[in-house]
Amino acid sequence: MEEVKVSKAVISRLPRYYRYLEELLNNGVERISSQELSEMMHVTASQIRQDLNHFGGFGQQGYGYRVENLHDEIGKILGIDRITHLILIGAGNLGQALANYTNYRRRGFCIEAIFDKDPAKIGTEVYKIPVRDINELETYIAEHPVDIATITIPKEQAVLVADRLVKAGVKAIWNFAHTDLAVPEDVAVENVHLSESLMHLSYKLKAREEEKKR
Amino acid sequence: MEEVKVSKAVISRLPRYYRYLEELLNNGVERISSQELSEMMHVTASQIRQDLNHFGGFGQQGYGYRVENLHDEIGKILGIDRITHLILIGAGNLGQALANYTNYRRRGFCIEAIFDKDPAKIGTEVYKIPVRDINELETYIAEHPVDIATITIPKEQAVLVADRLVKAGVKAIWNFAHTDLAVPEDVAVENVHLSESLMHLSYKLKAREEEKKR
DNA sequence: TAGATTGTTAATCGATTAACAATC
DNA sequence: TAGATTGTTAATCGATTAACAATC
Repeated sequence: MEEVKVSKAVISRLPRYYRYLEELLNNGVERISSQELSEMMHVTASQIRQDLNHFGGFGQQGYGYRVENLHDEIGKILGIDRITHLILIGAGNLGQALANYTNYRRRGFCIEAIFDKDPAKIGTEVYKIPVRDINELETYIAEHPVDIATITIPKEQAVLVADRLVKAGVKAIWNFAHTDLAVPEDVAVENVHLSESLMHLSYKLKAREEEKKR
Repeated sequence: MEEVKVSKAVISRLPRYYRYLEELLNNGVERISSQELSEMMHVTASQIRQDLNHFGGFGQQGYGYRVENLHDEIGKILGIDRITHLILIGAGNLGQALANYTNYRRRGFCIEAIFDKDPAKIGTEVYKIPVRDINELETYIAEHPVDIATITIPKEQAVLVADRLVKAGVKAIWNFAHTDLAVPEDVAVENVHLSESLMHLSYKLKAREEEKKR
């Protein structure tokens, strides 16, 4: 039972903690102190303890944290202790890249259908996942569990499909289209704006060049 | 000539401003006030003005901002007013998806080579871009301008390739591997951790479900 | 028990918002 | 000129860091 309000900044750090704990777990490390973890991750030990305590005391004074326990607890907080059903909208390069991401499954993410409007693709399979007609979207959602819909189609169509997804009752959208989606409050959207990410990198590169000149 | 220190938070918002200004430009809008933009973008007008003034006064009292001018100025700040040479490491699904991103070119990003270790891929082309042997990486970099290297290979190899890139003099890495890269201070890294993004979405979905129960 | 390290409070730092004088 | 809207300062808010008592 977590606290009422946890800040966005804290949440955004949880997946990274999870990644490092998974690594430690794979390396057979049993316990870790906030100090050790802080050195690995290049964040302050204080922040780690503060972050984790938003969700309860996972550690033990004088000992530190049990890696497996902390890993599992963060997994629970992130909701990856259960099966999450995904569908992909768009069987293009990016959609295919995501379909092939076998690691997801390990964390409970199962991609169960891909939708496209291209007749040449409909009826084929991408990494064993059937490509369906986008017209069947609503029927499919009515008949199958869908937790997350991933959008990898151009922005104009993305906006229309997002509306259809919302109407069909989907509550989470992973959006790769280069646009913001307007959805009701009870629908979660996570944007992956690759072109913005690249521009950000361009800025950093330029800033470092200018630094050097001085 | 911008100010010495601009906060990370401000920088991370610039690409989104750029996207909205591009949209306005395409729609033939000539001027915009911080108030109007704030309503479109769902941020405060105060924040917009504060953000922009880190880089100089682009507006005009009583009038607002000229869309084209502001668009171009932000483009300059982001370093997309010039040609940026990219190479891709990894010709897998994700690498191909990025290679096919024609929109980049419009913003000065040119993908000029792809590297892979798979003999079946070496010598072929992906969207007109030649796939080269990863062994030729250093030779290629010595002979061609490379501003940004994109990494879309598994993490173990990614760490090794990143070291090679740094040694070869590359100053910016767009990293899609599921790991953090250790690089010198003068090398810029932008991470796109898709699995972390998906976990974040999983959290939001779960949080909304719990909200509803109450 | 003594030592180590957490959980948590208090202090600092930074970022956002509000307000308004400057000015086009 | 009068109205509008910026640029900028001050006030608020939130997040990070430091410190240390609690406790394993």
